[in-house]
Amino acid sequence: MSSEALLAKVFSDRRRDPDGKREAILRTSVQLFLDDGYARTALNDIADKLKITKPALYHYFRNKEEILLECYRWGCLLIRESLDEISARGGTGLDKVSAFIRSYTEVIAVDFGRAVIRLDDGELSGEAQAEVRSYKREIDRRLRSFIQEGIDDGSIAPYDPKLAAFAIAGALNLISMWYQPGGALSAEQIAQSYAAIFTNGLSNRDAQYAGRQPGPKSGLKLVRERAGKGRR
Amino acid sequence: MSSEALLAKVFSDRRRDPDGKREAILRTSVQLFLDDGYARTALNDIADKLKITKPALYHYFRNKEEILLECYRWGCLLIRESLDEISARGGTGLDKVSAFIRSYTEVIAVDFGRAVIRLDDGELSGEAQAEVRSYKREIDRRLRSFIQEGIDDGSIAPYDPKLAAFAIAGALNLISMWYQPGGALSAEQIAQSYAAIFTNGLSNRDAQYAGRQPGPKSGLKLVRERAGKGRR
Amino acid sequence: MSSEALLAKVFSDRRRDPDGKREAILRTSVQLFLDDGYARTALNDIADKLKITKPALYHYFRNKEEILLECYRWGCLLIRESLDEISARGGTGLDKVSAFIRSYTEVIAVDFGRAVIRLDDGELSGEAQAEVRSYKREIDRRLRSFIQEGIDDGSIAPYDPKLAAFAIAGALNLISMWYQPGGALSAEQIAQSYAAIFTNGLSNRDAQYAGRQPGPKSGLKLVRERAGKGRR
Amino acid sequence: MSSEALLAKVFSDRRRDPDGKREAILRTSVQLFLDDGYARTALNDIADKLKITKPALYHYFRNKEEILLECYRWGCLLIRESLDEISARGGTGLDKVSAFIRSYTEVIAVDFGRAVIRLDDGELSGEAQAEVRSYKREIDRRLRSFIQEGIDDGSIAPYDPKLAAFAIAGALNLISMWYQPGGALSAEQIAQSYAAIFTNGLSNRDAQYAGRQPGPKSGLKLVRERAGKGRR
DNA sequence: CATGAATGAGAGTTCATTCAT
DNA sequence: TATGAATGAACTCTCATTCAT
Repeated sequence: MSSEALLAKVFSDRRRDPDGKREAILRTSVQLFLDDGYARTALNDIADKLKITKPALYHYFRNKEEILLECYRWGCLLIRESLDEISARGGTGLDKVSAFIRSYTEVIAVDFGRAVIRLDDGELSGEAQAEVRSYKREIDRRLRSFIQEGIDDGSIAPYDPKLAAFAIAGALNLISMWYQPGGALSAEQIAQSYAAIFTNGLSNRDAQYAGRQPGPKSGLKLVRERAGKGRR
Repeated sequence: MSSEALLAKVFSDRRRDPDGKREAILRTSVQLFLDDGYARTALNDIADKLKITKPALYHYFRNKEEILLECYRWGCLLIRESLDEISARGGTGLDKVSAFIRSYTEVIAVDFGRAVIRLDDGELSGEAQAEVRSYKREIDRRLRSFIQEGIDDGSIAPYDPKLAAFAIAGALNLISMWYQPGGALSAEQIAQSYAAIFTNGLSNRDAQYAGRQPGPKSGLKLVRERAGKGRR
Repeated sequence: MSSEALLAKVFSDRRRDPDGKREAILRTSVQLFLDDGYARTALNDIADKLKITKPALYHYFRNKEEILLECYRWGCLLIRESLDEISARGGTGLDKVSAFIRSYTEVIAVDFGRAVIRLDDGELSGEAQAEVRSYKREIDRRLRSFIQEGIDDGSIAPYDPKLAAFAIAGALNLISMWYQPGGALSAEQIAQSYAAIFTNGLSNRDAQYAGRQPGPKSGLKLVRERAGKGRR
Repeated sequence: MSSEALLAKVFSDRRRDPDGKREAILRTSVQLFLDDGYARTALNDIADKLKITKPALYHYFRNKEEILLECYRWGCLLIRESLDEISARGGTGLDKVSAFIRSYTEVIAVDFGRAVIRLDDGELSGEAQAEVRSYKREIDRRLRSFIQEGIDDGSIAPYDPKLAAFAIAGALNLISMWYQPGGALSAEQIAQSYAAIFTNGLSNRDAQYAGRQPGPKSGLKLVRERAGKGRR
């Protein structure tokens, strides 16, 4: 089955799951997986939280691994949708990278998105692991392609796209470790700051040339203006 | 002789070098923990690799958790030593952040260093977890203090130090996921690129103002020159 | 059908009678605990005897300690019921002590009763031990109160109630070591003799005063008559 | 080897143990066995307390069981010596029973004596268990013979000697459970009270006939006077 | 459908005992 | 003699999975 077909399955399953029980299991599972880790979450924990019995889970999923796999699929679908949207929207490579950062923070605000990043796909074995890793590779590949576009259109300095992509992805991943929906910083605020850091760098160049100290929150907008200018 | 065989060899002599044996256990354990995860690594796996029996491990460690904890301690010590050195060396805040990036990539090149980042401290319970988390917090705190120094001395733009530190740490952490000693990219190369990305940002500003396209590898040096100038 | 087979039989039906199964586990366990000691009884021994598997035990009890604790609870309940009955029945303190001796021998004839006395509550840890010891203290306290009543109403000579209670309890406890249901002596016979020994003492006083030699079995009745007289 | 020869071995071993190390091991072991139980006492506990290593124990004893066995032998020897003395001293059967009670409380004041009573000989297997049980049977036999003597000479009422012996032994055994050398009650005090209880019984006969209320502590003396009288 | 019950496989841990120096 | 090291066997307990109602 192709990668797209597999992800589409999430929706077809939803159609076959009018009660939403399957979905409820996934939502509960992903919460527990994120809180306690996949290995330390017993099926009983999931069943208890849902007030059903353990074997009932086996009516909706073949085994524990499938639950995890479906969580991954769901999360990867979210990310892919973001990427599609960014690709469709256009702009310079740097614009797309900025958009990527923003939408990634939004994805991370959803349990399934956070799961893709935080959960250890080493728990999956064989085929399932390969599937998830292919999703992840695809995400990485598309981020790199944004960077490459930026290098090509002159909006991004000619770094090694692989390393640049890792830097961005890594920075975003760490968010998933401490981000709590409803915490001190909103996803939007985080996205703003990250976009500024990655576009402008830490170095206080503005101060050197102009004595200005732009607040970090204005960083993203600034870059966009400049980038826009640069292309005219 | 393979690395495994070398580690196992120390156990062939019954009496000699108990510290070496303890270390061999740790080295073997951390490898397995990194490869398979802590939970999926059975004590028997460790023992088998060392060609000893499972209970023999209990001569050197009280339980499995202590093995993990010692791995963390070792790795955290490495990191702390790096931080001490950076603090001692002086320079602007931006210099220190650059130095942090470089030494972190070196730390990550060591199994114990990588373990600090990749292993899930949720496996530890109670006291041990608290200990490890306090180490991690200290590392974070010191990175933030470098950033704050840079903001104060004008070498770093006034970002939120917390978010900037997360961005850097996260980017570096992701390295630990795919970095393989002896792989295509050396720790030094990675450090160079990361330092450039974080100091200059992705935005191709040089092109805008001067038409120059500095290679990413010269980025760090460039920044230092500039930063040096800025302070005169 | 043997007793063992009877206990195992309840597990042959998969669904029915969960309480019966729990009870069967307790009955089998207490037998083994009494025969081999708690520590030397493996859960596998219990499971084997019931023709189930070891983990099945964990459907009914949280752990091995809980099995032991429930045995204690059952036995202590038996004893407490006896004590309640004796208290309700009334009579002199000496009457109550005699009744205590009699009912204790009956309690000891039941496995759970014997367990309270013979099993080492040092195997229990913390809370469970405290619980059992509080039961035992209560039993001791009530026996002492019977003795004190007897001293107050003149039916019992003014011994130290603590020591007298220990003497009686100890004598009865030893029975639990060698008593086998269906052995040479019935619980009733033992009770009669013990009651006589403790009420009249070993000293052959009757011979001194009257030359009579009452058989030990009439001892208890004799005392009651006398005690009755004494109170008129 | 005969029972006597085995017990004599204790002394011959002492001769071969000029440092007293063997004896020190036994003294430490018996303490731990009494405190924690045989099964819960690890050889390491014994070794640690003696500040020697575990294998060193194997220079003095073949295995853990032998340590326990030697503790039993030592304690049984103490009891046997008491019994020999009582037999030699003469007197009525009741005198001997009284003396037995007294010397038993003294034996119990010694760790090895307490061990005979409290430790579970079920821990011993096969031959060793048989040996210890033969000692115990001998003690029981000799106590019964005192009672039988008393019945024959008219000093003791004609109870079943077996049951009477159990009553006495059981009462004394319970002492070993709570007796602490240096506690509130001295061995002598306990012996006095027990002798009174068993000779006179609980029943307040004196009050019935004479209105006197002899204190329990005078009981023993009283009996002896009477018994003395009875024989003239 | 849903479930209470049961299981097989495997985990970490303990410990008496022995090996090898 | 004495010991640090090592082991084998056994234990309790967990858990994903399946049976049978």
